[in-house]
Amino acid sequence: MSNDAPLGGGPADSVPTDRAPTDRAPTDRARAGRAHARRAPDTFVNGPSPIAVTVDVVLLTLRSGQLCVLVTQRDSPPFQDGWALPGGFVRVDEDLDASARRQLTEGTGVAASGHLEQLRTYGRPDRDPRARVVSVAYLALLPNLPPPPGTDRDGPTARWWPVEDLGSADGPVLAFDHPTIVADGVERARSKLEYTPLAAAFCEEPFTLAELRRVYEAAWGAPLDPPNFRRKVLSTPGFVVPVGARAAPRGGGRPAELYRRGSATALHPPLLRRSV
Amino acid sequence: MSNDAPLGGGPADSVPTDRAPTDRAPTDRARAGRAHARRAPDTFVNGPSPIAVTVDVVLLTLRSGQLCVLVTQRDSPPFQDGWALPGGFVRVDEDLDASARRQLTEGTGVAASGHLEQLRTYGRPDRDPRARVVSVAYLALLPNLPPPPGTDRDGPTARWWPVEDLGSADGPVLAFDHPTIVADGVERARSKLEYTPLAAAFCEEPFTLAELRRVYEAAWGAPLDPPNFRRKVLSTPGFVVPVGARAAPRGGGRPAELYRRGSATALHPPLLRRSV
DNA sequence: ACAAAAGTGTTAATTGTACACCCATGA
DNA sequence: TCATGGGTGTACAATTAACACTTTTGT
Repeated sequence: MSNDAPLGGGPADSVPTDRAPTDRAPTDRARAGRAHARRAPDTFVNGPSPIAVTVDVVLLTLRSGQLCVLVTQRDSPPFQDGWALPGGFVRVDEDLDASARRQLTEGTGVAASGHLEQLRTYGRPDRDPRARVVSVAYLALLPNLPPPPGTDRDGPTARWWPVEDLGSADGPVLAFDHPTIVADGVERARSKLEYTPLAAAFCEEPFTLAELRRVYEAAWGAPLDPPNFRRKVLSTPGFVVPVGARAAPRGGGRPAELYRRGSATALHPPLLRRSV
Repeated sequence: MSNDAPLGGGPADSVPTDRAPTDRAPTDRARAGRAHARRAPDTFVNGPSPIAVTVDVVLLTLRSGQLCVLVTQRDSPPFQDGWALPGGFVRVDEDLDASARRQLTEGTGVAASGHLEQLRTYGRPDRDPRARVVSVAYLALLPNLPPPPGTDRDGPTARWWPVEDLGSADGPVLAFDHPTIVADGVERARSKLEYTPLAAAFCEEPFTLAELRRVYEAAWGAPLDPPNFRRKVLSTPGFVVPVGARAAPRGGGRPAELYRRGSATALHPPLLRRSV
């Protein structure tokens, strides 16, 4: 550290002490308002501006063949009764990745395991009507979770929503710029299936190749040829490794071989969806 | 964010007023220190923490067949006399993208035209020894600029540095976590060449296919077969559009046809580098 | 005429696609 | 033994890669 740039003079107790972003606490009263009144004048041109930093998480999973996103219900304005991504303020000594895992665990009870990657940062000045908030969005991928998280709490309700329903009339009303964030997250997941072994993050280990294939089919909305898919996956070193056992047969059909995630981080060549 | 939660009541002037991580302004005086003294205790658990938000820009261009990054010299600690990416604080009413363009123009005199995209956000708590600073990094691509920007100023000096030299002993000492940011930016550029028409962002319009090909060769460090490259580019709709003229012949060889950037945003199928 | 760079043609190898067919299990 | 899904084989199409060859310029 150094003296170069003197940190501001304000004492610690003069900084904002307001409530969390994922405020669903009953004490959440509206003190917010007047965000613009707090916005910095030109005196901040050469120094830091009062901008809050939050993390929002797009958690995707596969539920009965559908790609679903986890959202929590809001209980206060703005967007009261609407749905929002799990998220909240970043603590001053907390790494961004760690904050994302914490938001998931604290806000929804979802285990913080599984794939987590930074998605993108959203910072339009008007994205939150109350204040200037910059949000670092994360993308999390998990296998289907036995209990739909959060539904048994009396606090804010969490639920899975199929991503297909997001634009439609019977879909949820997403708060803030969360429609954009979710859309970006879904598109990131879809395209990363092409050139990374990420599809396995949706599968509980050990998994069959059919389960892995259904991830692609759900994400891309198109069927894949099972024989060709099998060859493709097995010919990519480190995509999956055989576990040496077979799945328990269920309801007819030959039992499938079991695999777990391999060590590969990229697919060469990629497994391209036939789009354009 | 997005999540609700009234932002705290702290007055604007109580937030940090420290300098940016990339601070190189002459008015950069030392007013303080003790960053940790301001770090939030548990009282901030549910509210916004005093975190500064900055933007750093990885500006890449092609100079005499080498991929180069723009860096500016620091004139104060930490990392005094080291090199840093152009960047600075985000203003409270300023969009992140707009801030990135401003940092480029103000800090280095580089025209804010050309390709600009968000790269990733860096927020390790210890990335700046003076205070908690979260930096949204951007990636900018420009054609070779006639004047090496910033070399004639008496303020901080800016210069291009070949990305090949970055790890070596005769390369620059990059401040903060800027080595990581530059590496991520270069890798992003290299991989986006594969599946987007982004290479054209490095070319002054109108350009020849040979110039476009040299972008790939410089970025990937391997020669490409000119006939096959030509067919590939021309068979991708919207990658480039012919201008209907020929370049002025220079020093032997048939004059090349001229093209400009097309409207395509993706390459189907991609133009893969033969790696692995 | 020669060198150099642009551009065209052709072929072999590789990869992707479609689909017929066999295997193992439950009913 | 039939239905169902897993797994293998194979032929054809599409794409890529390698390189010979022609065109157009400067010297």
